[in-house]
Amino acid sequence: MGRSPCCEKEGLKKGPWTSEEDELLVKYINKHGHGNWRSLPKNAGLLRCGKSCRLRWTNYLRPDIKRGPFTPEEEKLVIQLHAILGNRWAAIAAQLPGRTDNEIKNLWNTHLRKRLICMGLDPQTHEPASTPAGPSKKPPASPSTRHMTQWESARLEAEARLSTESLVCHPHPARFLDSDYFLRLWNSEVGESFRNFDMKEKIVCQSPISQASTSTTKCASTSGLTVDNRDEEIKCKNFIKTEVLDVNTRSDSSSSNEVEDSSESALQLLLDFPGYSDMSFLEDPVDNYPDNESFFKFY
DNA sequence: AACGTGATCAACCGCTTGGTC
DNA sequence: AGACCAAGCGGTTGATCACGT
Repeated sequence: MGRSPCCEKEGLKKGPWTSEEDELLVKYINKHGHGNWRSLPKNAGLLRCGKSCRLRWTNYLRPDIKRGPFTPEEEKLVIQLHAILGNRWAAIAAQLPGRTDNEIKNLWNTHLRKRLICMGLDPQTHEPASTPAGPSKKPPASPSTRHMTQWESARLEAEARLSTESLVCHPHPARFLDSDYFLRLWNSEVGESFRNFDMKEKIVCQSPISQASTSTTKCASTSGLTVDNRDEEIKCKNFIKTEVLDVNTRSDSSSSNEVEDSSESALQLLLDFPGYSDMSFLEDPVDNYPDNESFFKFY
């Protein structure tokens, strides 16, 4: 039995909102809060379904919404976060105050995705698009892939370190549960694969962009991130994506403030990762990209 | 000026998730 | 345990605008 549509009631209005409707909604929410969205339209005197009201409020009318074009810094952040989080627009929006998931999704689909495609990159994986050579031929680990692995490794390490620190400093039960999660992760098969990479060597790899072309080769050979290890790398990557990055959303809001801080610290650590700081290509129009060189420079 | 085309973005649709009973 | 419901989320659509011919 399928779910009945939320707007099945006849007589409910659809389509663009009028300024009068906006005013009614804002007035009502300012006075009473949104409460139950389903009952809101009736109480506010609107001929809309609750879902439509919620969307209008969260995407447009909310007072903390930042309107206007995205700055290059915001675009840079969106690209960085997309490389880590994929199409999780709400999670990305959470890192950009005043921006909505819808807005970010639109930015991605209309601008950033095309920009990556123009540069010969797969907008989903942020790796060079596959060549006509065929799927059987395993492409060499790209600088971007290697960089992704480094980030994620760094994140995993940071999470593990922060959780250990938090255990020592704040051993109360609610915190222990979340911290324990990372410790278990650290002690798991994935943590083992991660530890097999020589972190000291990895740090050597975190060299400035200008060295990218030479250091990545060194990275691949010294850190264990060779093509042969790509399965491990992918396993690790997927696990982190599905398990580690989901912890924020799983944590309940009442006990997760400090954990959230830790995750934010780890995220910041990733965003500060050398090699992902030069996003100057964002300021150039697409037509100015003669080849992939400028892009790889930034990776 | 009229038309066609592509870009943009607000809004919708339907699936998923999480809470409650 | 599972049914039900509200809310959240991501994909998609379609109206509108901008620009080129």
